Parts: sequence; C-alpha cells; structure tokens
Amino acid sequence: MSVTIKDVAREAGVSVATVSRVLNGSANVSEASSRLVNETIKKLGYSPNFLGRNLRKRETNVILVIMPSSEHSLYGTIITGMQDYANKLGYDIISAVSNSASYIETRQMNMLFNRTVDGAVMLGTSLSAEELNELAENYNIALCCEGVEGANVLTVAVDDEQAGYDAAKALISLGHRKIALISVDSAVVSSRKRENGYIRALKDAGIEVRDEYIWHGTYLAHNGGDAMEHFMSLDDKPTAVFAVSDLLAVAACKKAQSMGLTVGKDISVMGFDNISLCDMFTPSLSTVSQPCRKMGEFVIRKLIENLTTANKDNKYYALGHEVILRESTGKI
Amino acid sequence: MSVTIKDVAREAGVSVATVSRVLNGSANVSEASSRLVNETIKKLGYSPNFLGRNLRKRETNVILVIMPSSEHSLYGTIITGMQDYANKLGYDIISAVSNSASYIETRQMNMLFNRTVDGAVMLGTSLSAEELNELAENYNIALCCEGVEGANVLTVAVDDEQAGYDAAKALISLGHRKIALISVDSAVVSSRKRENGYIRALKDAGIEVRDEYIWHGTYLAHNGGDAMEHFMSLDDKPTAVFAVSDLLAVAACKKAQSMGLTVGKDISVMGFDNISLCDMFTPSLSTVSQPCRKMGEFVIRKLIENLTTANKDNKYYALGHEVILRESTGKI
DNA sequence: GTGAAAGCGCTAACAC
DNA sequence: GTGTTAGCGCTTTCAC
Repeated sequence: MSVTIKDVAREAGVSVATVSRVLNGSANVSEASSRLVNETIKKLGYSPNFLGRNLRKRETNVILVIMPSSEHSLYGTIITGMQDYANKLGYDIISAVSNSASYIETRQMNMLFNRTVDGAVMLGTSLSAEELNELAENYNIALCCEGVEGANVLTVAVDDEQAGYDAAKALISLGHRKIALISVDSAVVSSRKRENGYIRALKDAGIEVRDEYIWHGTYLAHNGGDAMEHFMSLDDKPTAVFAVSDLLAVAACKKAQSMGLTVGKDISVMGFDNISLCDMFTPSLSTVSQPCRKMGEFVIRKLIENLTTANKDNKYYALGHEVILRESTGKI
Repeated sequence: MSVTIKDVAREAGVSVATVSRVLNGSANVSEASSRLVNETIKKLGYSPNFLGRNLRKRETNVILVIMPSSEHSLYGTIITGMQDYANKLGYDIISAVSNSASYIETRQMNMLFNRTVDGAVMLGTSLSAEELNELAENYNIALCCEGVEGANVLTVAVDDEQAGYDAAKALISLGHRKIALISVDSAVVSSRKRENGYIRALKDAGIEVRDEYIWHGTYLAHNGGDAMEHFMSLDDKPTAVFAVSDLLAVAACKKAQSMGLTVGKDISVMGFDNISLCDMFTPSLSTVSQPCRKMGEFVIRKLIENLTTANKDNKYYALGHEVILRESTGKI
C-alpha cells in the first residue's frame, strides 16, 4: 500500500541506510547517490513514516499546548509565537482544548505519557502543585500565562502583582480616588496577584481600601454586570473600576451603559489582557496587555532547552506588561 | 530509563503477549494474570509507548484539525463538538493554526503524510480543488465550515446560499426594502454563496438589486466600517445592512454609532456566524448561527467512518442554520 | 562512501 | 490461557 524506505532503496539500487542518510542530510553520501535517491523519492511519492523514525529516535519533535478554552484571543497569539519559534528549530506545535475540565486535560496529558509528544505547555491548568511537580520529574512540561503557586515548574507569565499595581496606578494618575475592583474568588493565582497589586497601589497613594469596592465572582461575563450593579447601588459610588479580565470589564461597561452612564466619562473602566474585543467595543477598552507572542516564543525556547539538557530549568520568568489607555478611561 | 512492556512482563512473570492482551482488554486472559499484570503496571508506573503501538497497528487514532485562525470563537465550539464525539470512539483531536498561510498549512499537513495522524479536517483551506482531490485519494481528509468548489471531498457546512437568503428575508420581513450587503471579494465560497442568497431573496420580494448597495472588501474588520461609511454617503441610504460575518457587522455598527446613528433603530444590521461577541456588543447583534457543535460531531463521525471503510464518502453535507434576531435589527 | 543488521516498543499470528 | 516470534519503518553502529 504505502511506500516505505525499503521500496525506495530497492528502486534506487542502494541500501536503506543510504536512503536514510540522504533523508537526514547526513554527510558521507556521494553526490551521485544523493541525487539518485532524491529522484526515486520523488518518483515514488515517498514520504517517511515518522512513527518508525520517532520510535527509533525516541523523540517526536512535537510539543503539545493545552488551552483551557479556545475563546481567548490571547491564546491564539501565544500559540502563533510558539509556532514561529518552534518551527525554526524543527519542532511542531499541536494544541488541544481542555475546556477547563480536568478529565479532558488528563486525557490530553496522555500524549505526554505515551510518548506521542516530547513536551507540553499548559496555558492554565487544573492540576495541583504536587501533581505538577511529580509530572515535571518525569516529563518536560511548562506553564504559560498562568502559574501555580508552589509548583517548581518552568513558568512564563507576566508579573501579575505589578501589573495590577500599574493598572490601578494609571487610574489614580487620571485623578481617581474611588476605585473599585472586579475580581474572581477561586484559586486563580493571577487574579489574586492582580488584586494584591491593586491594593498596594491604593495604599501607596494613601487611599483607603474599601471592602464594598471589591467584588469577587466567577470569570463568567454576567458577573461583571453584577459587580457594576452592586457598585452603582452604593451611596458613595466609585468613579473607576478595574476588572481582572477584559470580558468582565466589557460586561461591566454594558451594564453601566444600560444604566444610562457614559463609560469613560461618568465611569472609567479598565480591563486586563488586551483581547481583540477591546478595540471592537464601544468605547474601546483600556487594559493591560501581556506580551503574548514573546511569551510563546520564550516558553518554547526554554522548554526545548530542557528537552535537550540534563539539568532542567524550572524557574518562573516574568515578562513585561503594558498599560494601554483607550476610551473607557478618562480623567475625573 | 522509561519502563517498557518487557519490564512489566518480566516483573509480573508473564510474557509480553499477556501484558499486551490485558492492555488491550482482549479476551483469553485469566482473571489472575489480568490482576497481576495490572498491579505490576501500577507498581512500575508503566505507560505504553504509542509510537510502538501505532507503528505496529498502522494507525494513531488521532485526527488533526487545521484552523485558519484561532480568533474565531466558532472554531472553539466546533472543536468541542469534534472532541466529544471523537473521544467516545477512542480518537483524539489535536489542532493546529495555519493563520491562513499556505506554507504553514502545508507543514501541518505533513502530519498526515508522515502517518502521525490518521486524518485531517480543515476549517477553511488555501488549497485548490485539484490539490484537495489528489490528497483525498491517498489520505483521509474532510472540510468543515467552508467548502471548496469542485473538490470531491467530504464536506460539512451549512447551506450558505439558503442562509444568506434567510438573513435577507428576515430583514425584508421587518419591512426593509433598502438592504445593503457587506461581502468580501476573493474566492471565499461561503461568502459568495451568502451573497447569492441575498440577491435571490431581494428578487423574490420584487426588490431591485442595486450595485451601490453591495460592498466587496476583505475580512478585516475596518472593512465593515468603510462599507458603512460608503452606504451612509449615498443619497438614497439603505435602512438595513447584512454582513457576511459578525466581525464585519460589528465594525459596521461601530461606524454607524460614531456617525450618531442608533443601530437597531436608524439602521438595522445583521451579521453571520453568531460568535460570542454578538451577545457582548451593544446593541446585541442579530445574526445567522451555524450548528457548530453538530457540525463538529458530524464531520468526525463521517471521517472516522471513512477511516474504517473501503469506499469513502466524499459528499457535501449541509446542516441547518438559524436566523437569530436581537437588538441590532428593528422594524422599519 | 556504502551495506548488513540490530533494535526502538509494540501487536498478533501461530503454536501449544 | 499463555508463550514465542516475526515484523511494523526507521536510524545507527559497525564493518568494509
């Protein structure tokens, strides 16, 4: 049925070893044989079976990326960065979506266990630090975007605490003193860090941190609306709101608009992530951007280094973020 | 280093065949051996190497999905549908993003050639009908969402012509007679079909099709704004606009809003795809929804059937769409 | 510069 | 019910 290296060798009148050599561009093969083999390959339409190759070489040159969701435009950019870098080094990137379900994530991690991929990077995970640490002992894994506290695993993200600080600071610089926060409860580390940064910024500016200005909910969009509703029901309403994700921020904006407020004037809103929606929404959304492309490249670079080295790097790398002011925030 | 089936066999005091048998749940294994082997597997932390298995079985039970972009929330839903169905049948779905670059797409198709995956489904492709037909002769491929004219390849999509018809019809039913279209030039089949449907709907209603009401551009968002600007510069302005994608529709809405128009009242706008943005935008966007989940399930079902049958099904399947009216469209 | 042959980890045909 | 063994397609050592 399908043509193998043997067929090529027979047809070209050389040994399989020679065919393999030209396939892998190794030295020690005469110009003549090389040309002959290449012609035969073309003639027969031969394509090497990587199952054989990978089995023999004990490597696949494929890295798996597990995403919690496919909705996040952030992930697309990160993966593009990964792909560009990986391809240059002869690696391929494949991705799988876990929809944040641990049983799906587990199933996908199987590709690591069964040697179908050389390594995996997780853009958010439901695994615990212990589980990750155990995994990291036997396999090459990395976290990107979202770290896990206590995990000694190669991680590439932004400094969420500082980013939260800078976001709140930007609002303060616009003259706001009554700044609310839409955050998520749960164990999501990045959100908690952003929240901590927000609190530090207020304190640094001598602004009292008020409980009624801090909302905890889920990542679901409607939660942003609920938060805004709550804030606007207060006697002493905030003039600015910082949400730990753009989706929450947009939902908050929608709610504010439905209450007759003009976002950017009556109330300032700042998001986080700089997803493509930020530009599309009216008003365009101020936010904190993560260097997605760079993060993708960097984590792949480090992971491939780990793949090919004895002593693995399991450090936490924080890449630079950027506050972007658009129409949704204004001076008080 | 890594533990193999041999190690398990030795440790358990049975042959590799027996281990293999319990691994694959085949009959003819005594309860006792089975338990013993399973215990040994757990004890040794053994995980079968699928490179060996796949090589031997000449199949991987993995299907590759190639997406033109990762921004499209549509794709996420389709892939979820694929995954659910595939997993049930023991298959895994992996995905790769081509960013619409044919050289990346080609690289990714390599996984098909080198037998790393059993089949591939393309959510939009830059390959020609001839190329696809040739591919389909030797490999198991399918198209989803976006067909290619002249390609005799298993395809699952909606009936774009009818969907375009129904979208325009819905606007007509709201009393509109001056209905403009934002489409894309290019060879994108789905858009052309939607456009044809739009034209047929107008004709059926006895409405003249006016050149100045039809805009051709790219899929880039700003193009939707340009279109709206053009329409609003006409002496005889349209009262409704149908865009062949939600992104274009949203951009058109934004432009209209910036011109002081109230979308849904002064001008009605209808999109296509029902991406998650539709609900988030203000006003929420009327659109045509594709049965993403179902499409994903269906194409995987058919592809797996092809994988395991002699005579391959290369038909075109059109699944049902649905017009969804929200705030962006109103009665005239 | 080239070929013979071992072996990567697994499944399955065959023998018992 | 179980074991022996050939072989999937490839790379690589070793010999020449």
